[in-house]
Amino acid sequence: MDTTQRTDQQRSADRRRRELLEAADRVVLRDGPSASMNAIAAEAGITKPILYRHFGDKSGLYAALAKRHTDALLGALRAALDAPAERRERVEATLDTYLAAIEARPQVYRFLMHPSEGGPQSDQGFDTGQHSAPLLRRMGEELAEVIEERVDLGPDSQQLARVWGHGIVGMMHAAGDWWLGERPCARAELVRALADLLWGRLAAAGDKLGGPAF
Amino acid sequence: MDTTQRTDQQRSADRRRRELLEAADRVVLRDGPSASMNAIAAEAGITKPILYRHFGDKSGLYAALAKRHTDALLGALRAALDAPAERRERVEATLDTYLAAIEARPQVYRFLMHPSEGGPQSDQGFDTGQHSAPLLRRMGEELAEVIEERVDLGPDSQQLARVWGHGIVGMMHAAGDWWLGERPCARAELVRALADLLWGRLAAAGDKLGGPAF
DNA sequence: ACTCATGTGTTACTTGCGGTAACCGTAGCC
DNA sequence: GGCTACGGTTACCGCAAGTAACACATGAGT
Repeated sequence: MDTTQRTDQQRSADRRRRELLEAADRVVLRDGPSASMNAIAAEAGITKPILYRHFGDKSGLYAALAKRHTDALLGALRAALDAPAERRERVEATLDTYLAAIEARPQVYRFLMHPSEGGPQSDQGFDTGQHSAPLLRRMGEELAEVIEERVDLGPDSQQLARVWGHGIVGMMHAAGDWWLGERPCARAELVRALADLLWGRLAAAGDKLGGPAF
Repeated sequence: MDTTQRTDQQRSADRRRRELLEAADRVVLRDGPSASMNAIAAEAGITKPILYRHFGDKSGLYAALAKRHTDALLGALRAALDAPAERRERVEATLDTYLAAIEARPQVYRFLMHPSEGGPQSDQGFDTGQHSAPLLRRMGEELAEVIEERVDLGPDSQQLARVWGHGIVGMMHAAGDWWLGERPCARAELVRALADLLWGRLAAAGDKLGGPAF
C-alpha cells in the first residue's frame, strides 16, 4: 500500500464521495437542514448504509458538507479583509460580502448555523461551549488574526483581538439574521449602520433630552 | 363559564402546569436541551400524554419553559440598562449581567439559544429568518427600544437603533459563547474589551507598522 | 480455472423519540 | 345508584438514525 500511489479504487471512492456531497447539497438546499439521511441517499440514487460507510454518521456528513461552504465563504471574506484599502472600506466590504452571501443562499446559511444540533442525545450536555456553529467560530478566529496582525493595540493585543473578532462576527451574524427575516432596509444601509456602530457612533452620540424619568 | 371566576379546577391545572414546568426545568438543567419528553414526564412522576395535554407538543413546552427564563433574564438586563448612570457604566453593567447569567447556568443558556430547532421536519425551510433563538430577538428589540429612547441619533434613528440593538446583542452573545467555551480571561476583562469595541477603539487604533505585504 | 479479498450495494432489522387513541378509576353531583 | 368530567395509564403508530447480514462484482495470486 504505497501512499503516493492512490489506486483507482481510492480515486473512484473520492469521486463517489464528492457526488454524494453534491447530492446532499441539493437536498439540503431543497429541504433545509432537517433533510433525512434517507432522502439524501435517495437523491444520490443509493441507500443509507453507503452514506454511513462514507461519512460515519450524520454529523460526519454534515461536517463535510459544512466544510465546503465554510471554506468558500471564508475565502471571500479573507479577500475582502485583505484588500489594500482604508480600514473602514475593508470593514464595509467584509460586512457586505457576508450579507450578500447569506442573502443569496439563505438555506445554506441556515444549514451552516444550525448543523442539526448534535446527535441523538449526544451527551455534550455539560460542556457548555461549542454549540455555536463552527462557521461562526472559524470566522471569529480568522478575523481575530487579521485584527491582531494589522492593528496596533498595545499590550494584551492578542486577547483583545480575539474578543473583538468573535464579537464583531457575532454582531454581523445577529444583525444579518434579523435583517434577512424582516428586510427593513437595503443591504448597503445595514452595512453603513454596522460600520458606524463599530466606529463608535453610539458612544459619541449625545443623550436625548427630555428622556424618561430623568 | 364566567371568565372572572376561575374554578378550583382551573387553578389546580395552573399549579399542575407550573409543577410540570419545574420538573422540565430540572431535566433540562441536567440533560441539556436534548431532554426527551419521556424523561421530563418521568421526572414529573407522570407519563407523556399529560405533558401533551398541557403543552400541545414539544415546542409548546419548550416555549413555555423558555419564556420563564427569558423573562427573568430580560428583567435583569432592563434593570441594568435603565440604571441612572453614565452610558458607559450602564453598557458595562448590562454586558456583565448577561455574561454572569450564562456563566451561572450554561445549560439553561444553551437551551434558550437552541430551542430544539423546530418540529419533525417543520417545513419552515424557505423563509430564512426566525431561526435565531427568540431570546436573541427579544433582547435585540428591547435594546433597540432603549437606545432609541435615550440616545439622540438624528434622522433615521429608529432604523439605526434596531440595527444596533440586534448587532450589539449578537456581539454579546457570540463573544459570550466563545468565552464560555475557552475561558481565556476573567469576566471583567471581557466586559471591558467589548465596551472598548463599542466605544470605537478599533477605529481609533493605528495601523501596525511593518504589516504584511505593505 | 479456482479461490479469495475488497469494495459496492441491497434488504431487513433494532432502538428510540414525538405524538396519539383508547381505555381506566375516582371524585363530585343530581 | 348512575352520570359526567378529569387525572392518569397502556399500548400503539410513524419516522428517522444507525446497524447487521447478506449478495454481486472484479481484480490478484497461485
